[in-house]
This record gives sequence, C-alpha cells and structure tokens, in this order.
Amino acid sequence: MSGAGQPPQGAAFLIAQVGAHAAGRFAERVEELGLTPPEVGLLRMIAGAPGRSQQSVAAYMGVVPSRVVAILDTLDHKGLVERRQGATDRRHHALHLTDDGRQVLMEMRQLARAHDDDLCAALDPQERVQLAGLLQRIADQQGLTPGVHPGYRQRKR
Amino acid sequence: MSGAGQPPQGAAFLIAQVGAHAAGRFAERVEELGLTPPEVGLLRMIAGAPGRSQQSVAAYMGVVPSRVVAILDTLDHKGLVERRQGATDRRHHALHLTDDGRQVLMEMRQLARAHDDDLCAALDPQERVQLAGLLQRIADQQGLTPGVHPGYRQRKR
DNA sequence: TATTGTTATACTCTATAACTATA
DNA sequence: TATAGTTATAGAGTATAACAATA
Repeated sequence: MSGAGQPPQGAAFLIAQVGAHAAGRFAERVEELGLTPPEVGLLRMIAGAPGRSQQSVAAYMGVVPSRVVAILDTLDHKGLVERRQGATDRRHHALHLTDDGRQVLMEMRQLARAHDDDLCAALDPQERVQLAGLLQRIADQQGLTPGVHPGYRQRKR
Repeated sequence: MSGAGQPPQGAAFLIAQVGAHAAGRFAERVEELGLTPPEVGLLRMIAGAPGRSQQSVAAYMGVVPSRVVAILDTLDHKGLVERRQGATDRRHHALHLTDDGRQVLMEMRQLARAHDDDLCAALDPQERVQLAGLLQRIADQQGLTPGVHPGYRQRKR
C-alpha cells in the first residue's frame, strides 16, 4: 500500500517506464485489429518502402532473417502482404502490401492517433510538441533508426 | 539503406522507441554488475521498503508471486538479499538487503546516473528537467506506480 | 562457393497450476 | 478452509544453426 519512498526518478527511468507502458497499451489496441506489434512494424516498413527483399527488411529492423519469415507468414496468411518472386533473381522476394493490407494500415494509423491522444492526455498541444522534440533529439543523438522500435531486436555482440 | 519515408513520428511512438532503447542500454550496463533488470527492480523495491513480504512485493510490482520467488532465488544465491522468517506468522518472509546488497545498490545507483547522462547527452540540464517533468505528468495521469517498470509485468485481463 | 529464404531446434522469460507448510 | 511461499509445467517470443534453391 505504501510507496517505496524513493527519490524522484531520473529522466532515463521515466522514459523506460512510460515507454514500456505505451508499448503495452499499443499492443492491446492493435490486438483489436488482429495484429501484434511486430506485425504492425513490418507492415509500416513495407508500406514505407515497397519492393524490398526480406534480407533488407531484416537488416533495417535489426532482426534475424528467420524472424521476418515468421512474421511475414502470419501477415501473408491474413492476406495483408504478398511476396513477389524477383524476375532477375528468383531467390529474392519483393515485399508488397495487398489492398487489404493498405486498408488495415489506414485503420492502424487512425488507432495510433487515438493512442497518442490518450497517452498524452496530461499535456496541452504545445507541451506535446515540446516532448516529441526532446525525444526526437535523444533518438537522433543515440543513433536510433527512424520508425524502428528496438523492442523486438536482435541481441547485440 | 534508404529511410522508410514515413511522416514524423508521434510522441507515443517516440516514447516507446526511446524507452525500449533506454531499457536495453540499462540492461547492458547492469549486466556488468552481474544483475538483470528485474533483479535491480526488486533490489530497489526492498531497499525502499525493507521487511515487506513476497506477496506484498509481488502485488506492488504487478507480477505473480512465483516470479518473485525466482528473482529472489538468484539474489539470495548472490548473497544480496535475505528472507527472514516471520516471528508471529512463520509463513511470512520479511525481505531485507544484506551488506553486500546495499553495496551493490550503491554501485547500481552510480551506474544509473551515468546511464542517465549518456541517454540525455543531447539535452542541456534545463531541457532534461523539462523532459522529466513532462514524462512524470504522463506517468501520473496514466496511473503508473512510481518506481515500477511495467516491462516485466503480469499480462492484463 | 556465396546468397536468399526456409525449417528445425533451443533458449529465455513469464504465467498458470499444483503442492507444502503454516495458520 | 485460507494464505505464504514453492515447485512443476507450459506457452510465447526470439535467436541459432542446418538446409534447399538459386546464383
């Protein structure tokens, strides 16, 4: 019942704490679309740069190629993406969204906006921009890849 | 190689992205102390409120009691915590840090400060306070428990 | 021989459920 | 009968490694 009586948290802990909360809430929301966060990430990636190979996407997302196969299998099975076999090199599969995939992506973006609004309900619009600006600068300085969530990443070294 | 060409990220995504990065970096750091993030969380919890039972700690951290047993076993084996059997009710184990545990906790706090500095290297001191303030307000409004990282949480509903 | 994608396997983390000892 | 802690088990998520097809 009683608090832990600790000193005020540093920025790093707060970022990790609120970040994990945000990721969890987002996962709950996209579950209503029948998607998992890794699937959403892959969908967004393909939408932003259609035609890329699985190896390329795996490298960009920082996951192992076999992981992309697994995620892609579920998206493929749901009819949201297609793997088009390369004409010049038949080993390559060019990744594209289907019409259904584009539709789901739009719903997902709408949901993401609602998620954003809920999470930032404590802030006024100006503060929200301020927060995003500060975080973006940290992201840049830390060398994070834009649009890539490190949550489902390959272990380092 | 090319970016994904997406629109600028919303605050929620940035929080989750930078938060996951921060958690990952922190995990790498405490690994040098031979600790995992859940172990660190439990250490901090016991330090902040010594003598609590395992059930009480489990409820506060939002994890299942058997999870506390597992984390506690490793901390116990490392000689950082002790379970003192309750005098009035012998089912209760009152949790306390050992001298070694207090020592490790101090090292951990030093390490946390360095982590904080590294993560916020892009910001000046004033901006850092500003960021922490904005995040704290979100944490409060979202009902997050102070000092509890939701990363290793019980699944909801 | 090297590369793309795939399959098979193992490992880690966490929760659920059954169990024990106390109350 | 109920509660604190424990043990046993299972599931989800992810990586590693072996493999097949193609270059």
